Amino acid sequence: MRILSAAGPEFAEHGYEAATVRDICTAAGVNVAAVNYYFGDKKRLYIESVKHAHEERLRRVPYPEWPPGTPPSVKLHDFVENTLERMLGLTQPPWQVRLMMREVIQPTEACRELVEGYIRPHFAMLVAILDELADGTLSEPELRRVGLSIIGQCFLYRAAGGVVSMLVPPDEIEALHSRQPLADHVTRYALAALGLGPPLATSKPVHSVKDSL
Amino acid sequence: MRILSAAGPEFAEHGYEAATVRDICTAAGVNVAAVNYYFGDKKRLYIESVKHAHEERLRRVPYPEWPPGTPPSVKLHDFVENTLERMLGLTQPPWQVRLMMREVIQPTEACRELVEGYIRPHFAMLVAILDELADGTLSEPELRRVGLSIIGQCFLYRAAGGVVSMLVPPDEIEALHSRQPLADHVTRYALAALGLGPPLATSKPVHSVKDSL
DNA sequence: AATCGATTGAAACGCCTGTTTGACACCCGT
DNA sequence: ACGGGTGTCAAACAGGCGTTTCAATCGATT
Repeated sequence: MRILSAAGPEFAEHGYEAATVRDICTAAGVNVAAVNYYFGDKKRLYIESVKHAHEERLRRVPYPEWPPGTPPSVKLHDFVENTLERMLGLTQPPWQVRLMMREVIQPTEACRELVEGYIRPHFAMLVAILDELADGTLSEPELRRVGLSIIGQCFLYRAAGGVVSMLVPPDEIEALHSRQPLADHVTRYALAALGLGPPLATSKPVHSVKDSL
Repeated sequence: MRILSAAGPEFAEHGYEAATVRDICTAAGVNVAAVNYYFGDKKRLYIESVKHAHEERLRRVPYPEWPPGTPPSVKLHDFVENTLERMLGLTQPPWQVRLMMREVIQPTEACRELVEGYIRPHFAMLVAILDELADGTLSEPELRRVGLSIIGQCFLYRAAGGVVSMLVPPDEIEALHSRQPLADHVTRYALAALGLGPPLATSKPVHSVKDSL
């Protein structure tokens, strides 16, 4: 369906309310009546666009798979790299991610389906890796908190990449927008926090902060 | 100016393009012509609204201050708590933050002023605390990366709070949306990663991940 | 070849948008 | 007392919006 392919980028760029069906139809090379003929109204077209984007994104960047026996630390690094790949986009910031980001930041009706079909499995995979890493020493809520900490770091660069670029010196920008260095940092940070890697700083430890938090 | 107070929430809720000057003027109890009389056009009103929001937010939640000699780990915890307070809003999710979030996620002309006047000083404070914590053992780029990791975690809960709520069991939601437990977790995570606090997991360490990253 | 449902097309429908207009009330200094 | 800014107002402007209409066109089936 040509309309869906044209609607995605348009909604991603301008948002639901500001995107116009006329622009979408012009981009798709069809008449304005087509969207109402095939989708009923604009809202239904939008929901289908979100689903379409998420399906296409999943097809394009599949989840990583590992042979049995792969160390969980390697899995974590691969997972983070895969997540950043999916979010940052190896080549260009793809409109599918932009569209889904809009849903995440300002949830609409399409959001629940997005969470269940796309985000929850992704997050479950991360929690499983962390559980393997911690070797059962962390509770489920703790695993989730650590998982959210990792996702949050990936999320920042995707959602607020423009501001990040303004905050750091120009020669650092590229490293903060490329997959590899970011994945290295996030993984190293997580492993160090879990006590499974060398700490980032090598000062003398202060093992009590505000009555041990 | 009553128009500015009414324009803020309206822009925050619907975004620049979807917010209407008629709704703003109705909310402000003034005539539609007032906006053009005082601000020229809609775009100028928007820019002034963003500046107004940022100024008011800074006045409402000032930066934390510490007496000399305060341990940097305490400073970090206070800073994170202050940031979450400012982002999550102690009472209600304030429209000022929503408006600024929109700017961060989809930068417009108002964004640069926002970064220089509001975000950069905030971030510089964090980097200073981290430098004190690491006792000079981390380079500037490393400090910035760690700082962004911390901000990213706070950012996730503010920008994607709705999705987070869908991801975790209902009885965990409250803890992930309240200032204290979040600040505790983010601080503990950071201190552990820096080697300045107890690691979150207590498994045997694996001090090499993919040729030491 | 004729027929009929599916699809497309240009035009029009109200409605809403940002902006402008011109008349009306107000207050204040000479 | 009285012009002259100053602020407010309803009304109207042209243009864009989502949606509808209905005739024209296509393509497969009989």
